[in-house]
Amino acid sequence: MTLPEYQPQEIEPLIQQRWEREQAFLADEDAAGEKYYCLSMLPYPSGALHMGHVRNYTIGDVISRFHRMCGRNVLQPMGWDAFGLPAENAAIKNKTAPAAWTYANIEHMRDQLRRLGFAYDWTREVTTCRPEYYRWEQLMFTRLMRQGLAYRKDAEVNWDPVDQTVLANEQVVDGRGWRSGAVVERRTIPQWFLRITEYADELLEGLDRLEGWPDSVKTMQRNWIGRSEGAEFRMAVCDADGALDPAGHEVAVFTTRPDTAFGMTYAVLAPEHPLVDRVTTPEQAEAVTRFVADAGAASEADRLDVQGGMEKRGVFTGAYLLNPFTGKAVPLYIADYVLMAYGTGAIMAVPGQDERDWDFAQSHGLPIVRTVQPPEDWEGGPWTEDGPAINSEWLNGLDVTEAKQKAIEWLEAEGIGERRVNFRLRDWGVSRQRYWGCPIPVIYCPECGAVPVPEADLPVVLPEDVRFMGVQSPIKADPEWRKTTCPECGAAAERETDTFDTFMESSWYYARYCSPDAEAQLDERARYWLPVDQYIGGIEHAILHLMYFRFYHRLMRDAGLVDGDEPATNLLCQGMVVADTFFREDPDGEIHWINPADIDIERDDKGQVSGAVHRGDGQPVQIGAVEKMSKSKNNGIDPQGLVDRYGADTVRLFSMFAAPPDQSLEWSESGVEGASRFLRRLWNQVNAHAACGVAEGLDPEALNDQQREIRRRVHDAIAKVSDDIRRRYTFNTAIAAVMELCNHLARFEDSSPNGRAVMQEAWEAVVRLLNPITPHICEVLWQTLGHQGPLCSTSWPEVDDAARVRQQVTLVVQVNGKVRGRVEVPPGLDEAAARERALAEENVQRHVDGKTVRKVIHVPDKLLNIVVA
RNA sequence: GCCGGAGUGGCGGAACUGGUAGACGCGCCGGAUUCAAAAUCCGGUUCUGGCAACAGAGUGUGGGUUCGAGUCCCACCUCCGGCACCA
Repeated sequence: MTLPEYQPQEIEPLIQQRWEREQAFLADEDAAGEKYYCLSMLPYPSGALHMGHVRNYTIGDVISRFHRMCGRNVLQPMGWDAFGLPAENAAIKNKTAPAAWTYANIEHMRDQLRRLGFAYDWTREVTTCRPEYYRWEQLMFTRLMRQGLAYRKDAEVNWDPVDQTVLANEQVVDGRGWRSGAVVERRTIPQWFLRITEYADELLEGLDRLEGWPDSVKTMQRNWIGRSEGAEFRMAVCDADGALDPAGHEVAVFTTRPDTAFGMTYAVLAPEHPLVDRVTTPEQAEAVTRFVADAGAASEADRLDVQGGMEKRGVFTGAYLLNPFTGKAVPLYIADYVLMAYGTGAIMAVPGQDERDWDFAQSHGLPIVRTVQPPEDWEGGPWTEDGPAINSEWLNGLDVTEAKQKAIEWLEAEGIGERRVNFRLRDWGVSRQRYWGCPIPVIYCPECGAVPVPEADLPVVLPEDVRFMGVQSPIKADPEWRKTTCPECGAAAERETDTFDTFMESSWYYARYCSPDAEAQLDERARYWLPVDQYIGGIEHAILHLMYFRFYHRLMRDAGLVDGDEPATNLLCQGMVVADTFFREDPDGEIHWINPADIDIERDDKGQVSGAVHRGDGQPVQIGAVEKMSKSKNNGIDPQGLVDRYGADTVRLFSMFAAPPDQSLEWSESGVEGASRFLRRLWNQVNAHAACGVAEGLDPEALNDQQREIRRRVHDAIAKVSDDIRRRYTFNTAIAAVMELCNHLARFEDSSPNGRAVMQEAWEAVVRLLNPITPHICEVLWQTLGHQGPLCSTSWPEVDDAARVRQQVTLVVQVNGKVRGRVEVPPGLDEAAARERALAEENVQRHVDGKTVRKVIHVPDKLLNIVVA
């Protein structure tokens, strides 16, 4: 008799068609069971799926399918983060419109996702560049304008001279644009901002309650928000002798160390500080003007060169400030180590207690006064830790915390300052000078100013059928598009031609999936599904996306659209997908990267890698480091090719097996082959079993030892896999447990009715345990095992605790902590009996013989340690 | 510099609560099958010594706690990620 061969290319599309025909994964608010919302971060439609997508979406699919089998009412949607810069770049290159390019990519990538067998409810698909999606974002923005949570201000922005756009601080990496790599310039442009700082405290405190989020993400967010407590106080401008400035100017400073104020020996303004021109003396005017001009012209990259180093550039203004604590005048400097954007843009400088001030004081010959006593063995330099206050009159002797408190109380009593909390977090600049984004729904009227577009006139539709020639946005280039009338006074007016940061769309898509067709931003269905029970995505979004996501949820909460403070209770950040790199170096030093798919590895007879050759010419190549898959290192592997060769189940199995989800995943061709081999063996074994007919009538009471042993292993595996998926998210160990079980099943030969019934139960368990990971082959094998209904809605196997009870356990016997033997004993054996059995072992006897037993440690059913001397 | 995370066979990784280190997979070695190869199946595979039984060593380094440490404590080294003049 010949058994069918495993042919994934044939069965996988058939099974996918069946799921579609039966609409197996539609989410229904009225369905039975506890709701479970499992969400993977939506992709940017760049053209084709990469391995990172495959990994991300396989994790989500495994979790979704598992919870569905456990009886939960699961929502797993998918959509497209469709606005963004790459579409414009591709449009220029290919002479198409960004919209057409984007939609074509979506079509292709949707097909790729279908081919991987992900259990999405496609009826809820969201495409963020569609007016029916972004109109609600526009509506929300107009509401925020009216509430003052969206505002416009002239702001110095990061200008990317290549992409011709403003970048968020977060989009600047080491002074360069995160996409173009161009050195970023500084420009002043009117911009729209969302007042995320209004929520800074709440966003910070909320982290403490996010138990299901990784600590790394919470830490990064805490640092990003950067809350610091201290005081703000004002100092009068004066001359060297303390005579007050006739104009009455004051400088406000923020400090976290008001306890050190007696040690202030100078003060500093940021170069952009508005008081610079007013307080500078005529003698210093020229030097100050030159310094400010230099600082302003210095690019971010130039500033980075000096950052952190000893050299701190600055210039004396000629003016002094009156230190209210001492009543003495201190010189006022301008230096670019003080940032206008943080605090008040001015500081009191205490070189004795601050490293930066110490460096500046050293290079400018300024006095240093210690106000905290360093330890005796302190070798010098600024002391920034705790200690008793010194040289500080009425603060002397107090520790830092007490002294801070007392200093603030004094400032408040004097009416010159107050307690103050400062955040590093800045308001979110949402304006982009790009075309391919959601139009900002604002009209500028010469009379009425910036007016939000009325709800009835929304959406402001972005024209998609445009000629896109270059970096200039078509809606900026077209004078007609912007012409309109003022909604308030009817006068001729102009539209805003900037568009939103694309983080706006990805900040609320998770909620729209709940109400994809609502004639409002959201409806009651969002209250049913939210919060997201499991969110999955890359760690690269730890700060930006996930901060805006949490912020926007609160905006929607305050608009009465959703309940709860947080959008997602559990977060899983998957690791990178990495691969070997291979290269050749030209005689002139140029490096050519060669794709791993074109490489053959050579090994010595111990299995160690000894070299690599190019498959094309058979000549050796150099082996580089293991790195994140990227175009620049040419070490990316196209998942489509893998699916074509091995099938979706193999790709899914390998990507879940090779590493735990939060660690980096090293791609390996032979590892993929191993996954494929396992599935083929599984297929053959189940078919061989089923070829003799479906076995029934398992009688657990009538089993022999071998049969009982197999049943025990089956139920141990069910327990382990359930726990690994539900609680630990260690899909790799879940798979290993199933493989181990299959190895035992392969060795079990028993054609008796009971033996076959045990095997029937075992294979049914295996097929259900693997279903979340490799759903296609499992659907087919489920039928092979005699079942009609779809496996995807079959229940998860239950553990039979009685089957897990052991007749014998292995007791490890140690002598002085070293393993000297193992004995098979009945469970629950007491210490005396265990000791007797242990000492009966020859090898144990040998190590105990002639020595005195000092102590015996007995861990029942596990270990017996005999301590001798 | 600060804040996270990680260092375990030839490789990816396992060991969840202090209790058998190396599960599972890859690779490699040997065997079966084959005219031969691929595929498949069976066996072996941390290192050292030994025919073997077994013994010794072993989880980045150095110390410590413990009957017992990959796991806990102290000091340090290396790698990865994030932030970086934030007063």
